This record gives sequence, structure tokens and C-alpha cells, in this order.
Amino acid sequence: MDTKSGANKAPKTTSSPAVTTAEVSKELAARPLSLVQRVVDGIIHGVSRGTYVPGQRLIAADLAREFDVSRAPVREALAVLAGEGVVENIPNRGAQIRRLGVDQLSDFMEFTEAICRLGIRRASSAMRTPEAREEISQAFENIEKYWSRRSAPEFVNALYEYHETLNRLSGNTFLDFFYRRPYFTFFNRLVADLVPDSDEVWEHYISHYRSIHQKVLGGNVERAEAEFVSHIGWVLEIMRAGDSSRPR
Amino acid sequence: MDTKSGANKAPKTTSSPAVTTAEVSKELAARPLSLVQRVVDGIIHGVSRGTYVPGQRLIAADLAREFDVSRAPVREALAVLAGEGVVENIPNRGAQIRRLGVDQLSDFMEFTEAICRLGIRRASSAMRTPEAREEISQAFENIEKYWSRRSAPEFVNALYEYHETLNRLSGNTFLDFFYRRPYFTFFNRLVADLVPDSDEVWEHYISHYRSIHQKVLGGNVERAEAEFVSHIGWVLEIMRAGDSSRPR
DNA sequence: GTATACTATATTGCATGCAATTTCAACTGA
DNA sequence: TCAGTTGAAATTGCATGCAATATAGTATAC
Repeated sequence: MDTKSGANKAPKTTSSPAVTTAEVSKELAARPLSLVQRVVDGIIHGVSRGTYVPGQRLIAADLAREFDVSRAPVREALAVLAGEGVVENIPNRGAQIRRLGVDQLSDFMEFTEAICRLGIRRASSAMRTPEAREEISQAFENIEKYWSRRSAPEFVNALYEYHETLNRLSGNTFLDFFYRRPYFTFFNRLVADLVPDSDEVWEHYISHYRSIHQKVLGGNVERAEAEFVSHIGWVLEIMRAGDSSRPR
Repeated sequence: MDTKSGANKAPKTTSSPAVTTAEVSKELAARPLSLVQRVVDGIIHGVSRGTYVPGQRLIAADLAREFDVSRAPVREALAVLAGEGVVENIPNRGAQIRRLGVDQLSDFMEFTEAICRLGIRRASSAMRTPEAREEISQAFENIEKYWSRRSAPEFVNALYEYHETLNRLSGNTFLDFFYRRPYFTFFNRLVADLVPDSDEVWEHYISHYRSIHQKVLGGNVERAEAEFVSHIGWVLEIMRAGDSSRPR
């Protein structure tokens, strides 16, 4: 429609000296990063930031304007995200951020339990090298840090990164690949909203993880796994309880 | 390039009476099914059929000609499949069917164990209604059928469908959603090639599943789960053994 | 004979245009 | 007041064109 602000630069302007900052960093970076990837990352980030909320409709043309690209890469990005389960793509009606209820999120937690458990099991057995111990301890430090700040989103993210590290150290490439898919960050973010923000919950959370981390470091596979399972059980409980008591 | 055979019909030919069979079925179907979806399904199917083999490069223009669409929906389909992990998308170099080695596939099996185990656990507890029992028994019949025919691809597919049914009955929507993602069918297909085709293996396989199915039906959660875990352990063993003995 | 530079071709990445479909608001009749 | 109708605007789905990049083949230097 409008050509204001020089958006969607025409093919001919290649040699123009007036480039955007994005283009400058793109020029300097080792790999230019495709527009599709930029849009995918942008949307994921936007969801984390709360810019896009579940249920929100994503208009291809709007996104194109926002990211200063044409609709083609936007559509591809939406296709990727639909494959990832982050957006729902309804034929002829476009895409919208997937909306998830409490039961779906608790199903997700249960699912997460199943796979993180594998990560814990395998990583605990692979905790012999000092490098591995160092790496996982560092990830745990982050948990402690955001716990002491009582910053829920960052705390949840630190937990995610802790498990990400475990999964990487586990040596199971598939687990690693899987856990890093966008839906995990996406759903984790949604879960954070469902856990009540009370002192008691904060205390329980950290004490569980301190204990789990200790067992992981000690290579105590059975105990680490059992405590993690029990922890998730507790999370599911307070998630469901918190929901029924919530005004909605 | 060429306009032969009327491929990539121009927008103007909408009312043309000479439609392809694909267009006829499209017209009759409740939902026309987008071109993107057609290409996605087509590629997945092609991989199952062996038309596309792991490592094969997928040229957008070729696929467009093959499926009689333009490159736009093809690119979107490849984006979806990249999100799914079925193809690898290398910037400026296009897509290729993901190539998986034995260790990656055994990692996949281990991963599958973790999640199907959840399905078994939950479904076994939900096996009270006659409908559920009927449904899962029917899925098991299919396993028996293709087992007696010694048809490896169909047998593996029947196993997949058995677990798909379990997961659906489990009531965990996330598990259900996940297990039906394309990579599961894709990887399953690859796993089938790694299991040796001996009488002994066939016998072991069915006896394990008969036993598991019996426990599932009986609501014997612990035993069902334990036997499944042990079964996967056995599969992993023969997969790895089979690989080292293979010429390759 | 092998490494390097150059050229032609193949292919991707992205922008744009247009028809088909959906959405939405104003309008109509009960 | 409200269900149903209609038509314009918004939006999607897809085809196509073109520049940027990669690939392969050929020539040239050493």
C-alpha cells in the first residue's frame, strides 16, 4: 500500500549507501541470517515478551511491515511455526498464536517430565568429566540467581536452560534437538503464568532443584530421577489447584 | 522455462473444464486442502515410499513441477518440514532429506521409549470402558496381521498406529499431538531398515507386544511399562549389533 | 599434473501482483 | 430487536520475475 519510510526496499536499491542498522549488522555477521529466520525468531521473541498473546491473530501483511520484509518470508516463517505448533494455521483464515488451556499445559508438563527424565538419567551417568560438572553447575548458578531475585520469567527460563544443558550433556542428540524446538520455550513461558507467586512456592521450587542438582552431580541416577518426577507431580498439583481458585 | 503440458495453470484458466484428477477430488472433498499441505503430504509419503531417500537434495523447482504447483507453496512446505526436522534447510543451498546414522536413530528410539511409556502408563489406567478396549484391541489385531505376513514396513507402521491409539486414549492431548508429528512416521520408517529380518527377531517382537498388550488391557500399569522398557532395550541392542555386523 | 581464476548455468531468496476467500459493517424485512 | 442478506474492504493463497548466491565446467598459470 504505502511506500513510506522506504520499507520493503526495491531490488534496485542494492547499492544504496543508506542502509538500515539491521543491514549493517547483517553485513558484518558471519552468516547473514535469512529473513525467514529473522521473522521466526522475532515472533518467538515477541511471544516471550508478551507482544503477541495466545489467541492473537497474525496478519501476514502486518508482520511484513513490522519486520520490514515482504509477505513471502513471513508466510514461510508462519509455516515453520505452524509445524512447530506455536501457531495454528487455519486454511484461508490465517495464523494465530496457539491458545492453550490449563489442562493442555498440564499435559505438556507431564510430557516434559517424561523427556527431561531421560535427560537427567543419561546426564547423571555422564557427569564424570570436570567440564560437564562445571557446565551444569554454571547452569544451576543461573537458577539460584533468578530465584533470589524472585523473577519468575527469568527463573523459568533458567530452569529451561538447566534442562537444556542436561540434555546436551546426555549425549542423546535427538533429545537435545527436540528440547530446543521453539514450542518448548513457548510453552514454558505459558506455564510460568500458571504457577502462583507465593513465598512457599518459591521455597519449594528451589529446594527441589537444589536437591535434584546435588543428585545429578553426585551421579545418583535413581534418586535424581525420582526427585524430579516427584517435583513435577508437585508442580502439576499447584498448577491445577491454582487454576480452579483463579478468577479466570 | 517451458509451458508444455499446461503445468502451473495460469490464474485465468480457473473456469477451464479440463481439470486434473487431483482437482476433481479437490472439488469433491469437504476441504480443498491447500497446495502447501499437498506438497508436505506428498514429500512425507515419498519418503515412506522410498522415492526420496535421506541425504537427497530437494530442488524447489523440481518439486514444483512434480506436484504441478509454483515454487511458493513448495518453499512453504519445505519450511514446514524443516520445522518438523524431516528436511534440513541450509541457507542459500536449499533443502535435503535429513540423513540419520545408527546412533541418531537409536537416540530416537530411546526418546520414543520415554514418551510411549507415558502413553502406556496413562492408557493402561484409562482402559475401563469397552470402547477403549475395543479400539486398542483392533489396533493390536493389525500388528498381528502384518506380523503373520512378515511385512516389515507395514508391521512397523502397525506398531506406530498401536502407540498412536494408546496415546490418544491416554487423554494427554500433548502426547497425542506430538506423536503424530511427521518426524515420528519418518524416523520410524528409517528404524524399520535397521532391524534385521530374521525369524528369531520376528518371534521376539510379537511375543513382547502380545505380552505388553495383555498387560495394557488388564490395566496392569507397572508390568506393561516395565515390559515396554525392556522391549526397547532389546530393540536398541539388536539395532546396534546389526549395524556393526552390516557391510555398510 | 595440480592449483587458481574465470565464466556460464543452476538454484535460492525475496518482492510483487492478482484472483479467491473471508470478514465486517451497513442494510433489509420480519 | 434481531436473523438474514449484500457488498466493499481486508486478507489469504498462489504464480511469477529478478537479483544474489552457489555450483560446475573450462581455461590459465605454475
